[in-house]
Amino acid sequence: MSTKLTNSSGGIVTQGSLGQALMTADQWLSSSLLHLMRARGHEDLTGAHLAFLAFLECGLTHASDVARRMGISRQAVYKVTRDLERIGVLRLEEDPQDRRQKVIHMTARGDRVAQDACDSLTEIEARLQERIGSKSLEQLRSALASDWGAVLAVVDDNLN
Amino acid sequence: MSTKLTNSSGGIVTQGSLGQALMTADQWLSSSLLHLMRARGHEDLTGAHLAFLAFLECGLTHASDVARRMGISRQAVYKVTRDLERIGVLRLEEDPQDRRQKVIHMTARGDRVAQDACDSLTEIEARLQERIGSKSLEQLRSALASDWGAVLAVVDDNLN
DNA sequence: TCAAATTAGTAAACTATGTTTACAGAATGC
DNA sequence: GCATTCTGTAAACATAGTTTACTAATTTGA
Repeated sequence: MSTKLTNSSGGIVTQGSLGQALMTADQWLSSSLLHLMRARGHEDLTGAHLAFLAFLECGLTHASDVARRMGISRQAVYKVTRDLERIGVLRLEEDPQDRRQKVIHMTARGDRVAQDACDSLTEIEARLQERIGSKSLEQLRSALASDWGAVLAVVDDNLN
Repeated sequence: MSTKLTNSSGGIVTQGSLGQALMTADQWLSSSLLHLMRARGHEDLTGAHLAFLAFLECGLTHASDVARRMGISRQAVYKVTRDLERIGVLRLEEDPQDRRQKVIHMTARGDRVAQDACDSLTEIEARLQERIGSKSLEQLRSALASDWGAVLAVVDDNLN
């Protein structure tokens, strides 16, 4: 594999390694989480399931809220919701406050999934720290603590 | 939309906002780039095309190298390569050194695409800096400068 | 040196994950 | 009250990737 980094035509990476690195980092974290969850017996969970659950654990209880936070359609979120209901991770109940909506509740298995995901992420971050160092990890964490929701909203307004 | 962040069952986000934030940041950057490129007239380019081109601009000239760097199958990369050849962004030539391989060359349009992508990323990073501040942007850049390729390799060895 | 193993490209079937379009019922804003 | 906007739902479609399978070229090693 070539490791040459110079570039004859002044290309994307010259200033763009940010996007490339974000993509690689995201992919690394997602696939590591999936592998560790499968090793813990959750072989029926997919990447989309885990991404959804991460946003659920923000305290969101309605599918449409999750969809907005994730920046994808509520139809896509609802496919995942139905999946997770079918394999017994969550349960949908009528919302007495708003009869259009359904409230998402975790089942007993759902709580185990959340705990295992939490443990897996701890393991992943430890491994990441070994590789990139605690300083880089802390910088990454603090830089990413920004309000990306607001950034996304601006994109939607100005670029779409 | 709820903004509650506490979590009754000690869920994923407690330590896991890293993954969630990485996902959101990556998504934000990718979709912004796609929108800006389309605004510049490249309406036939997809997200997969741009991701591929970003890795190409590292100096890689062979599809299989790109596949390894991206962490996806060479079949997936080859679909993108054929696409980009068809719409006149690049050109494949026989490699005299190794007759199994083909060397990827940029066309005139390919060079324009690379330049427009470069300009778009400059614009995106400026907008990002307005939102998260120059300090966070620099932290992000330096933390992500780590050797993710090596991190990925470790994952493949230990988790697969 | 020559057979075995590996690697590049190719192709097709399949899978995962999302969008778009469309609709009905419930809630909201004048 | 009535138009608008939201909810969930469903189906058709798009996109991006994997898996399996094959041929040809190169590399490895006994």
